[in-house]
Amino acid sequence: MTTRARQSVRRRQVLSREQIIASAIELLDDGGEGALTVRALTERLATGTGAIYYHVGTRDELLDAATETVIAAALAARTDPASPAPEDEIRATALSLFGAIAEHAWLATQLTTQFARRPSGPVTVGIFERIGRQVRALGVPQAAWFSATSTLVHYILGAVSQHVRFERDAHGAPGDVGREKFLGDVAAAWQDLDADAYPFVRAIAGQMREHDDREQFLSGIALILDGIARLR
Amino acid sequence: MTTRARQSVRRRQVLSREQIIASAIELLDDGGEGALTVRALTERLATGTGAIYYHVGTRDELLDAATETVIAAALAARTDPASPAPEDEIRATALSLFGAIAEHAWLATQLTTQFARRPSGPVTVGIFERIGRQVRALGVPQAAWFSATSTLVHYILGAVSQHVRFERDAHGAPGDVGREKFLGDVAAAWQDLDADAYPFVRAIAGQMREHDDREQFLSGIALILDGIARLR
DNA sequence: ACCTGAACACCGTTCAAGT
DNA sequence: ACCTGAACACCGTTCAAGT
Repeated sequence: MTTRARQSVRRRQVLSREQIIASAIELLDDGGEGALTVRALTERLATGTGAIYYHVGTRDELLDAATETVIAAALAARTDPASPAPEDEIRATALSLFGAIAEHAWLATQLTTQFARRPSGPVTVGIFERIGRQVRALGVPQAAWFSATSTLVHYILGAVSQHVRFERDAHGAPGDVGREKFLGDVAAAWQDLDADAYPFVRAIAGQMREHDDREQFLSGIALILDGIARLR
Repeated sequence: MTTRARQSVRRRQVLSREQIIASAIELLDDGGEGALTVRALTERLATGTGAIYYHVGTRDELLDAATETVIAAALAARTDPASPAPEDEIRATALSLFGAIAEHAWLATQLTTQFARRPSGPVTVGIFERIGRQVRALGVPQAAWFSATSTLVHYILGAVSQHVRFERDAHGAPGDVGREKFLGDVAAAWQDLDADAYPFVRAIAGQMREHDDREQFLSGIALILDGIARLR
């Protein structure tokens, strides 16, 4: 009887923090940051606005929680049992983050915000820890740990954010036509720039159209790893 | 008489696009992106909401225009008559952008957005052109122009964005006390992390507290330039 | 403890109307 | 051409009230 009473009390809680965050991520994925409104969320969850504030707090806190959830999942996916070379581990972590931002375009802006606003939060600290351990494993002298790790992390976040747009346009279009069209349009716009003012951008318009996102991302990482190797 | 008539007609235009953008930048500097509301702007300019839309368009377009104005000024400041070494020019451009984001913290998020949303806009193209010319001058083979330039640009934007928070806290506090306190708080939080889960972050907490933003920013650039030098 | 939903103080944007 | 400002359709957040 006590059990029954407890159950009926428990059954009243139909919402959980996790459920709310999951629905928020769906809204963000579908329509970007603007699509996450408290009202859209309550409608999807068939509840009232107060329930959101009871379980997670303000909209900003919900945005933080969504970011933490997605990044934690992306980092957790990289727990290789065999211990690979540090360079491979860095590349793999970078590609995990690359993939996460490609799937969740809203992360690009949100990560910038989190790094600035919450430097001791789980997102900032989680990414630093993962990359930093590999920097240490590379044999970088301790005095350069912070600097070398920061450089890698900054590059990864910056690079990955710009590639989002390309990835986004690739989605929803059959056979990558959307992506090709988008890159073609950008390349054409670059080609049409004033020849005196923008000779360099005009010169690389072709490379920009033909480039492979992941390949170029990895070549940037390779370049930085080369620089780090010289610190040893 | 015709002059007088013309003058009276002209005098009716009391607002200009430039004026609106300048006021918008002031609001953004004072209170961040949230402080730029159409109503706050019309109040400061003693006008109606319609006037904003007549001269510049929507709030998003105003945000774009503000970003373009600040970045154009930052890039224009770097027109050295003597032609310095490419490495120096890259460092100088990077520091110009560093300074611009330090003064206008809202740029951090806004630049990410612009690069993704308007890859052929003046901001994206202007930064690429400035950095790219120096990459070319470094003797990098043409096949690597786009890749090397992208790596530098991504690092600069990523790194500069994270340092904003530190710079911001330095402002308004006498004798840099705010910045030191902020860094001390972050370092303390890093130090308090779980020893098993975050050994690396705990190990670099001290370096993080002592680090000099500009120095570290430049050492990241030096690291990438080292990597680029090996492409030659 | 958990949730509802009306109410409040804001938003961005439009557009008929004025000069 | 340039500008006004009421009106509209939204926001995020709070909080008394319910169970």
